[in-house]
Amino acid sequence: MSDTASTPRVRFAPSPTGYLHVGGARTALFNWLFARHFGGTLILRIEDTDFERSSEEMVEGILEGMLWIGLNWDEGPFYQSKRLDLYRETAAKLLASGHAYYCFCTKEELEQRRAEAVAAGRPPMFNRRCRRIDPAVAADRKAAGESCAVRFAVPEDGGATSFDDAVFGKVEFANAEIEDFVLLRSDGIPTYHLSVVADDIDMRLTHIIRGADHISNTPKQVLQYRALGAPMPVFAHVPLILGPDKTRLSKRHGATSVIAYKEMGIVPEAFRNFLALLGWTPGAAGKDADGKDRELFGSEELTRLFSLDGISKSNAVFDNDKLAWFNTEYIRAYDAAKLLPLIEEEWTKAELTPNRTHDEVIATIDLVKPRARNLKDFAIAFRAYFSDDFTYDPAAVTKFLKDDAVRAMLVELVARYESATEFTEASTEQILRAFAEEKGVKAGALINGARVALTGQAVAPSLFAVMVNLGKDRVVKRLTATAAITVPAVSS
RNA sequence: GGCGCCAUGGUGUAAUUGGUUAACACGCCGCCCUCUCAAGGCGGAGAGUUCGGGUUCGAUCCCCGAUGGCGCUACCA
Repeated sequence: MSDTASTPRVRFAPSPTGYLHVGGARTALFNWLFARHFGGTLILRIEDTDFERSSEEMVEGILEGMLWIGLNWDEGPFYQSKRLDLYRETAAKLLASGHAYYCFCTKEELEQRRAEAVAAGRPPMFNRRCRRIDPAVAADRKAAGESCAVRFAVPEDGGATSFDDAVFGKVEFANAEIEDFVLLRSDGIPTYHLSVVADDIDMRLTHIIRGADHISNTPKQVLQYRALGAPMPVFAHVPLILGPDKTRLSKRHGATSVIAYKEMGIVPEAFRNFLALLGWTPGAAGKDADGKDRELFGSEELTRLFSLDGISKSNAVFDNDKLAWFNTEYIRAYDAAKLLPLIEEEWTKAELTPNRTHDEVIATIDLVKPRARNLKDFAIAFRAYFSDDFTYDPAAVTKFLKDDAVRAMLVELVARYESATEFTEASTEQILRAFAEEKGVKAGALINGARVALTGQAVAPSLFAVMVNLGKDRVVKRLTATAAITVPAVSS
C-alpha cells in the first residue's frame, strides 16, 4: 500500500452487459462501506470495452440499483470507452520496455491451434509463437498495415507470481501457467486485462475489492503493475454468492437483478442489511450484551463496523427466507410516514386509490404494519383498510362466513352499532359480546365472521381496533353487506 | 483436463488464533397468549466441525492426502 495515500481509494467497476445483480451489488456495498469507514473515496467506473454487449440502458439500470440500496459514489461514472488513449499509451509503454509484443496470429489460427491442443490433451494455451519475432521486424510488419494484437510477455523464468490477498492470504501461480494474454485487440480496443490495470493505476486506487472470480486474473495484473513500475494496491477478493443448490446464482434461482427485489416489495435497507451479512460478519463487535450475534444494522453502524478482516473465504448461499425476515423487521421498525411513499408506489402499481384522509392512512399503516412481511401486503391483503374497493378472500369466507346463522346475526348486529352513542374499542367489543351472549353463540364465531366481512381477510389486527379504524359508517355498511357475500361452492 | 480457491446443523456465521456440554441468527417443530394471523414468551429437533491419515497430553483450529463445490482456463468482463 502506498503511504502517500492517507485515505483509501476504491472502486466499483461493473460491466454494463446486464442489470446490477446481487453479487455486483454486494461488491459495490463492500467498497462503499470500506470507503465510508475510512473516509476514503469511492469511484464508479463503467467497464464497457465490450462494445457488442454493453449498452447505456444497462448503465442506467446499474445506477438505479446502486441508488436503490443507498449507495453513492464520489467520482465518476467514468466510461472506459472514453479513455481509450490511456490504454493505448499504456500498451505502448509496455511495448517499449519489452514487456509486450505484437502478435500477428489470426483469430482463426488461434482457434484451430486451441482445438488441436485440446484434442491432443495439451493445455490450450497460446504458444507464444509471435514472441520470437524480432521487434524491429514486427514493427515493420505493423507499419506495413498487417493486422496485429498486443500481448503481454509473461516471464519465462520458471518462477511464480503471487500476491497477498487481504481475505485469502498468499495466492501464488506458476508463471508457466499464465499465458501471454492479449492487452490490445487488433482493432485497438483494450481487453479487460489492460484497461483495469491502466485505470486502477491512473485512478490511484489503493484497494481492489472485487469478486473472487477475479482471483485467477490477478497475477496477470500483478505482472503489469511490476512492468509499469506502479505501486501495488491491496487485493481483497470477496467470495461469491450462490443459489440454494450451491451453484452460481442465476435466473434459475429466481431474481438475480437487484431491482427485481424492489419490485417484489423488499425495503432497500432490509436488502442492504441482508447483503452486508452475506460473506461478512462484524465479529465480536456485532454481539450484544448477552453475547448473542446481532443481525440488524443500520447504515451508520455497518460503516462503523465494516472491515476487510470480517470477510469470509467461503461462498455464501442466498437465503430468501432470511431476506424476508429482514424485510419484516425493517417494515415494522419504519414509521408510517417513512413507509408511506414506498407504499404509495405499490398502490400505484395495484391501481388502488385510497379513499381515506392522510391522517387516517397514517394511522392505518401503523395498525396494519406489524403483520406485514412485504410492501405488497399494503396493496393486496390490506386493501380493505385503505379503500372500499376490495374483494373477499374465498378461503376466509369459507372458513368463517359459511354459516348462514352467523351471517344473519352479523346483519342483525348492525342495529346495535347504529344506535350506539360511542364507538370505541371497548364499546364495540362490549356490544358484540353482549349480543353473542344473548344469542347463545360464542363471541369468537361472530368476531371471526365480522373480521372477514370488514376486511375480506381471515387475518387482521384485533377486530375492535379495526372497527374503530374503519369508523362507524364503514362498519355498518360492510356488516350490512355480509348478507350479499357469496360463499364459494365447496368442491370435492 | 490444467491451474487456483474453499469446506462448522437446511441457510448465514461464532468459537480468547490447540483445551467450550461446538455458540448466535434465519428457517423448522411444539407449548403459552388469544377474536384470526403475525408478533412476543417458553421449550425442542437438527452439526461432534466433508472423509482418511498424521503432529500433540489434547484438535473445528496445524500438516498431508482424498472427496466435493466453486472460479479461471477468449483478440468477454
